[in-house]
Amino acid sequence: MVVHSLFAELVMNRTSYTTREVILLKSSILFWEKGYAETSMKDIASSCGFRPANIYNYFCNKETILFEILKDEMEAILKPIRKLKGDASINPPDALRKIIENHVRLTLGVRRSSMLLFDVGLGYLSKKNKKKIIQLRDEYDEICREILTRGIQMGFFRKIDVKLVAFSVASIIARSRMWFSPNGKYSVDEYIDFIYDFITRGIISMRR
Amino acid sequence: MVVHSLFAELVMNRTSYTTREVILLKSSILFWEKGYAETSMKDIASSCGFRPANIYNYFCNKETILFEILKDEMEAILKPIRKLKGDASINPPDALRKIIENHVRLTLGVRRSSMLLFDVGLGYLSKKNKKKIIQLRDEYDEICREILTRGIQMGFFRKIDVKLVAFSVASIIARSRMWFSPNGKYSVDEYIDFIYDFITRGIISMRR
DNA sequence: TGAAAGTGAATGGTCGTTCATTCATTATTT
DNA sequence: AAATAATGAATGAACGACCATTCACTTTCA
Repeated sequence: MVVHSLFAELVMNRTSYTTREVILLKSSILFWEKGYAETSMKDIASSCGFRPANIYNYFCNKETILFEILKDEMEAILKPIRKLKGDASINPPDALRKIIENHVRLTLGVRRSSMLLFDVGLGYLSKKNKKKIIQLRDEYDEICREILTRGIQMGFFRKIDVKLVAFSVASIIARSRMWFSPNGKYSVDEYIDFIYDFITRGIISMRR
Repeated sequence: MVVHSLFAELVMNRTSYTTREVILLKSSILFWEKGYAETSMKDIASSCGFRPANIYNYFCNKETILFEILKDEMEAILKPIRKLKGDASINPPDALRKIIENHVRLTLGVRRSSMLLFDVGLGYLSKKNKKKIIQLRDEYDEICREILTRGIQMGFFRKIDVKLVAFSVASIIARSRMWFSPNGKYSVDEYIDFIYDFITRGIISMRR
């Protein structure tokens, strides 16, 4: 079962939510669909079934809601791959595949239309909050780089700039939110296969 | 000489601009730096050296400015590669490299910070204008697909979904706007080399 | 003189946020 | 058990700020 990253551990086996959780859940949907600036407190409130003023009983301002969403989402992406770092018992290619699989599943698992909240949303955060999110993103990059570097040392991967590779992979996945359709030609699993294949083998033919 | 895509043919050998052109130029910079919604008519006007009301002597509204910018930018990306389509005299790998080179140069040529105007901006356009921009984007995709398909037929590339490849390549390039620094480790030329290499050969080593 | 360029003031709207207040529920005290 | 106090949830009204846009006007300049 695939669930929206933000509340992965929360959604399971739950039938009721606190108001705070409802606000986060609804805001997350709206932010992803319409964008942060284009979502008003009125939008959030009415999608929760009450008036804007009530939101301030649970969050001190709009930015805090965005921050909580981005933080939770980033944590959800990070959590399952933290253990991969420095684990010599796992093959770098397998580890890379796990990272891709996890990221794609969380990105496309529950469909939200086309907004790049994660790229754009950082701009609306305070310096302090922005720093915290970027720290998490850096940790993600670090894990990717470690896997890639080890893969090069072990001869699985050729010598290539691991930082650029990590950026490129993340870009492909992040932006697939914009066009991927669960009813389209490919399933999420097939898309994971494509990405891993594309990244590892490239597009060139060996038959010449 | 590398110039900002939007006014590629305009900036060359010009010392004076019409007010209309100044507005487009300044707006483009602001939109890329701060985002469309976050840029006010006051911002645009004061960066042009006059008052907001005067803008309406040249453009009927804010959206039209955005539309003109996106259209010009897309045209600039498209123009140099239109001739590649259906040209049997050029090798598909060379054609692909030309597409990448052109796109990267226009994307990173004149540095604008971190906003993904092109992805996000579509949401602010009217249906009619949105359709026009998407038509241009589709033409770009079509050219990429044609090159890739021909490359497969000729045995240069292995059998792979050309649509997904085109999306992936565009994603890598578009998102490099967010992190690429002209003062950083790599020059634009080196970055073009990396992308072409990464896309064609992948990361896997042949030595195992 | 007349068109083009530019302006200040005003309009109607939306936004995030604050605040005093209501109401039902829960906890505490008598 | 009854009376009282405290609390959390929710509200309507209002605030100040900013927004895109309009319009009647002055200025500029050919």
